[in-house]
Amino acid sequence: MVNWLIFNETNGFGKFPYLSPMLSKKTKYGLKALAFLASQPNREPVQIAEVAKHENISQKFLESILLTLRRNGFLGSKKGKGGGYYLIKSPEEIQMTAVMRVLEGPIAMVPCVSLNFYEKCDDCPDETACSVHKLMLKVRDANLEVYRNTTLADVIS
Amino acid sequence: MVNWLIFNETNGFGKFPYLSPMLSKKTKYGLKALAFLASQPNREPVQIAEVAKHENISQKFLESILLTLRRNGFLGSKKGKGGGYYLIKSPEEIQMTAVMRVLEGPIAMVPCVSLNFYEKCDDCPDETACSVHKLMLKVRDANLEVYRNTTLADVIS
DNA sequence: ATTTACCCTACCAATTTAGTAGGATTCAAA
DNA sequence: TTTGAATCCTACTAAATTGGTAGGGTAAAT
Repeated sequence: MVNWLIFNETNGFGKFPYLSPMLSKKTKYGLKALAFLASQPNREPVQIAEVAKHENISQKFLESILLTLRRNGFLGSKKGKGGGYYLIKSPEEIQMTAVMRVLEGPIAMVPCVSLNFYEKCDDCPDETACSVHKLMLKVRDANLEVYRNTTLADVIS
Repeated sequence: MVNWLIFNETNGFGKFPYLSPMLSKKTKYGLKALAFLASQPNREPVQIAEVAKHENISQKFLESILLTLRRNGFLGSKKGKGGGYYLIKSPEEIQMTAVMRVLEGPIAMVPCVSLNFYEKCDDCPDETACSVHKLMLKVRDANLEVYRNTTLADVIS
């Protein structure tokens, strides 16, 4: 009942569900690709096309994602026939913090609680008195806890 | 050094920081407004203009946010001279889960782990084997834990 | 030399965000 | 009962982001 009300309310912002803090497809696909490469029996190069097909991802889009992952030290690549992408590190060594930061951006939901990309809010005179700051600090810590204690090895089946 | 690399990489998606999971201004402002109203000595109506000025928020934008909060049972309002908005419940009774769901949307970052707005991913044949699902389930639980155990009273100074 | 497959840039449609504009409605006080 | 104060409500919009696509260039294996 309450859900119905929330779902159907007209609030001047359009229909409700799934506004802001959604995981991007980029991150989703990137993580799936990493998991797929990690679950390969050997570390032979796997072609983009194969990953794309197996995970139902647009090949061209995946291409740019894998490129990002290679540039950031997660993957190696080999060109030409028999080429493809392969994991550089072992899945146990790949923390979700690193994956999320590279694909999705900072863990924090507001810059004023970001560890690596701190920025002061220009509208907020006193951070220590800010309710948003207080709440988002807790959220950041909770998320960091999860991402730090989860490796690629933990999310493959 | 690593940050510099991440920050300045050109990855086909533009400059890096602050992509997706940012808190919207809507939620930020809404929470600040709630906190301001909660910190009033009495429960007399406070005008939009006063809230907007005190919290450095565009008045017109705040107007639509307060309207949403009223429609969802957080605030009462009074029209005409001496009118304004006021908290309906005590700050201790207002859970952050409720605030976030109304202002920001579902807590979960993907529909397939959402409690109230579950949806199956069309690209994912088996949820239990999905790495994204596994990770996002943990994240959802961690966030829920924070939001459930934090009330409006906890975030006012 | 040719085929394979990654590398790289540029472009684009749809959606969302963070508002603004302008008035309608309601209420209290003069 | 008029006037002004304040919320209520609809519609519009510029800028940014997302999730791609198009079209080649480059390196490596056969």
